[in-house]
Amino acid sequence: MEAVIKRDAARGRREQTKLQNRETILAAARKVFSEIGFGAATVRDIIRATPLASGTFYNYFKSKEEVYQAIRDDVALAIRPRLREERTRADSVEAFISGSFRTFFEFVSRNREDFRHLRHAADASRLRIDTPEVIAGFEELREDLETAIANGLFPDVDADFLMAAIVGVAFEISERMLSREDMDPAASAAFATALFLGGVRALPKKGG
Amino acid sequence: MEAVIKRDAARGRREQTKLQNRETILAAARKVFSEIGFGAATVRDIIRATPLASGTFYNYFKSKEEVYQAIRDDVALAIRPRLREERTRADSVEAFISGSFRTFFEFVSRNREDFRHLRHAADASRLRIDTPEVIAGFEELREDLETAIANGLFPDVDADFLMAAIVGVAFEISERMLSREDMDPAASAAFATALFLGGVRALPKKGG
DNA sequence: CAAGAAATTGACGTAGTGTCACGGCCAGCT
DNA sequence: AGCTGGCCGTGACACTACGTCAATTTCTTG
Repeated sequence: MEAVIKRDAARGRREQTKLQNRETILAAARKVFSEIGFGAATVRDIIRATPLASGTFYNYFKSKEEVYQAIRDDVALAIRPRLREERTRADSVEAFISGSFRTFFEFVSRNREDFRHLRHAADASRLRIDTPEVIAGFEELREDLETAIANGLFPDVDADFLMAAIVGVAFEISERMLSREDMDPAASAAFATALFLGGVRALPKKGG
Repeated sequence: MEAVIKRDAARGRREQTKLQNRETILAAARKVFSEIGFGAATVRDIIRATPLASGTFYNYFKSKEEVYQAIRDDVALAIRPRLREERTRADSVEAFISGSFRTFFEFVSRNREDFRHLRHAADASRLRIDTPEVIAGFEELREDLETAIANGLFPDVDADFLMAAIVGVAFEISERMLSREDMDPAASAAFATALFLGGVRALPKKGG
């Protein structure tokens, strides 16, 4: 009994430390990125914001890019299932579009820190990095659009372009929303939804 | 006479070299960025692709970011006047939207190398950097939209959001267009135009 | 042509990178 | 509990990039 418990607890010890180290590094990286920007940050900056040694960092990540990717991917993996469910449940274009935008903009406004675009150190450039999991989310949207088209929910338009348009509007309007004092996800979603509901009808059909 | 010519030619010598060095650096940077990616590139890589010394680089640019910005800004400054003219000439929503997208997508397809998104060295992330001149182009579009609204050309919608939506669709569809074998700027423009022509009518009015 | 101005050069001090031999600590067995 | 093998954290190390600056070359001007 006690032996078993002990063994489990003991086995857990190593794993636990590993998880904790990973989280420590990620937390430090978030802090450093938000304080001095992704471009200016170095692996050493991240380590220094941590009680760990430099070598330890490389047991977990290959570079600061990989750390960033882990953070961004976590965010993507958190929202993708919700978006997917919203789209799967949709029984009309209106539900599909409106549900997607509402879910997305609400998520963005609740996680504004993670979506604030990283800036380079000195200049005024805007930086956007789409990690593989984010891109996979785009592909998921395209698949769902193709399914919706096959089911006759959507007219037979170019699913790839439509996906791109939705993604572009979602990200770019998020940016503007976040820069406003009175962030209003509902109004943002209403805008984007109206645009697409009106627009989809007018889109060129592939068949014709 | 000859003195004057000599003087002019001589005075020109410095300026000429300066311009040429700048171009040499920019050309080397384009090459390096496209070969190993912006993220992996170092200032030294750029210098090595050049007959110049490392110190010379810093007479022209502060960092690789600044080089990138110069390249990107050149592109932005090349297309902005064309877009602005297209919008100023427009006497209908249709002309405004359609002219903008056609001009943009044609420009993109003629300059595909400059628009191909830079990738980080190893991972599959997509990177987009909007430099100040690019952002200024966004603001220009917003101003033109506001003017068009004031003139009754457009309905009284949120110009900031509409600008964001147009920008998002333009960039994201460009990306898809460039990834297709049979790049078709006209079809891309037709898609985006239809979306907005249909959508703008449905957009929520600010007054109401 | 002389002398000053301007720009180039590359070595230098500083700092970040990724690696690896070492050693401590946990897991599993007796 | 005690022993032992191996996992993993550690930080010094060799290497490379950074940005600067005194020396030097090249252009300009009177």
